[in-house]
Amino acid sequence: MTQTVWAALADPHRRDVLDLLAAEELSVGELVTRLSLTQPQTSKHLRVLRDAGLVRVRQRGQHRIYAVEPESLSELDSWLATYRRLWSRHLDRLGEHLEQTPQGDS
Amino acid sequence: MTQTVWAALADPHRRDVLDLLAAEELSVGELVTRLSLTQPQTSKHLRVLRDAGLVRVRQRGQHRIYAVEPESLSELDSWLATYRRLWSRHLDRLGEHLEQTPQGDS
DNA sequence: CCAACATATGCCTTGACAGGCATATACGGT
DNA sequence: ACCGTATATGCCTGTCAAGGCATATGTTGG
Repeated sequence: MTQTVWAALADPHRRDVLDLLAAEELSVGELVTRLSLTQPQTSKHLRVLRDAGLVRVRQRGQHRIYAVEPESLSELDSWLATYRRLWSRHLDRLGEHLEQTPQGDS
Repeated sequence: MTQTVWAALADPHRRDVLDLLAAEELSVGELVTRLSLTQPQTSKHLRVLRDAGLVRVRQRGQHRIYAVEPESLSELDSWLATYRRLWSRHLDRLGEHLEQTPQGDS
């Protein structure tokens, strides 16, 4: 399950796809153009991303419009939380914690 | 490179290693015990994590103590920032006051 | 130096995955 | 229904990484 998300993100091309979709919804053809990937390549990457729940698709005319499914990344975010505490603690010691912390500091 | 970090994190065993090290520094032998991996397996995973800058090692007697290097994950965190904005915006549309409620039971 | 322990590495096999190419399927217009 | 466009999938191949096993390297103490 979660493994699917990690595996999907392991591929640079798929992260490129996500990054484009984060800005705007795009059809497969538009993705192909912007990424200079082949069309089958793109479709396959989209398949993986879809199976991982990272993108969703809808039909518009004869195009399939892909959009990012950002909540699927929240689990990655919560996994990171542990480490974020660690490195921000480290930054604290350097007195460089510029951003305000939502929760009170440790 | 960033790719190294993503590739390193793609493996479940390596994430397990990191999760253990996030709690406390451990020697290789202790990792082997807790993860029920073989020793060479563990050493190889540690090698990958080290090359990715995710852990650091120091010698203590005849043991090698591994510790997590949390700042290496900050780039992953900043990558996530884009998507975090997206999904929190989505949550906003569902009613942002829900997260202020202690128990948002269904 | 030798012994015993702890850890790293080399070799090999196997399985997973990406890319290329051909082709199948779906949709819209006529 | 036919055609062109858009997208998906199947097959094949090369590559790469993980696991198993044996062994090398490094460390401590005698």
